[in-house]
Amino acid sequence: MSKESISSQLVIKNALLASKLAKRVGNHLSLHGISLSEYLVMHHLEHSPNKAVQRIALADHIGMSASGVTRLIAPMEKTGIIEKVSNPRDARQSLVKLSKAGQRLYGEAQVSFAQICDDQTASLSQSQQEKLLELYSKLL
Amino acid sequence: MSKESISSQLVIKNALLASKLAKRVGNHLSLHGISLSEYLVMHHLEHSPNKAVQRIALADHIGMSASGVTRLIAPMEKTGIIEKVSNPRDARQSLVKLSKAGQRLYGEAQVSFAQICDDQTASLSQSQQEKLLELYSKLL
DNA sequence: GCTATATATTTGCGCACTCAACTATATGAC
DNA sequence: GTCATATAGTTGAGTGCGCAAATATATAGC
Repeated sequence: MSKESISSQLVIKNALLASKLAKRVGNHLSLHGISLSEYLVMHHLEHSPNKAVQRIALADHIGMSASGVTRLIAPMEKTGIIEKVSNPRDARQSLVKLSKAGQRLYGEAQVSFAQICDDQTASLSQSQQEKLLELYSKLL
Repeated sequence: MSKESISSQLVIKNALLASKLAKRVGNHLSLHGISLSEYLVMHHLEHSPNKAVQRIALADHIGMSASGVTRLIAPMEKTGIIEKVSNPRDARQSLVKLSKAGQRLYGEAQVSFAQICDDQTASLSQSQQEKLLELYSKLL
């Protein structure tokens, strides 16, 4: 068994942890009728300063391709979670924002999300969680 | 902007980081003709005690479904990276191991993998990386 | 041995995503 | 203004994966 660099172990464990968390969290979010990706979109929209975001910026922020965002958002728009806003300064852009219904849905989902996240990180103390968050910030 | 629990932030940042890392590492591995999933398989096979692993155990270990493993391994078997070994004690099982060629390929890929991982974690000091690895172990 | 149940793996189907090509609009050089 | 180039977004085709059903084998109760 050859020796392995710490950074390699980090990247591997990160991948394994992420797939585990994504599955568990995704299962819980499905009770609200949304996927993890959809939650990430809503999260970003709700926490962005002016609440309306360009699709490309959104894609970049949640780590998806532009086309992925198009296909992800289309049904959310149909069900009224999300609204399109056009930018008068640039007709190429179509900004995206949460509707009232979307904000309500996000508010509800956020509670379950926090619960399941607490569950999944229960093996870390408060200070360990803070430390981990700090390390993530350096890596992103 | 409503307050958000630490654990929620952790899970979100973990997802974002993982997708970023997966893309970058995947790009580099593609120079060796393999995907990140394939690398994870080879990694696990090479580091497992007796080098031959059950498909279900493999699936579990790399965070995939059994069917995902079936489809992932089929082409690796065709190209001779992986060999099938049957278990005489249980005809349901078909164990999986790295061939000589697979070991060689893994050895080469491991070098690039370590390099790109070093790149991606360069913003952390040695001790921070160790700390992070420790926190990951608690979470997995 | 026979039946019921459990486990390992594969297969059919569908979803979520990416990449590359395309359309539409904007910007800059002249 | 017109042309060349850049950017925003959508669409077509393909990939990687999961879930549930099907298949093959094993195990236990009788």
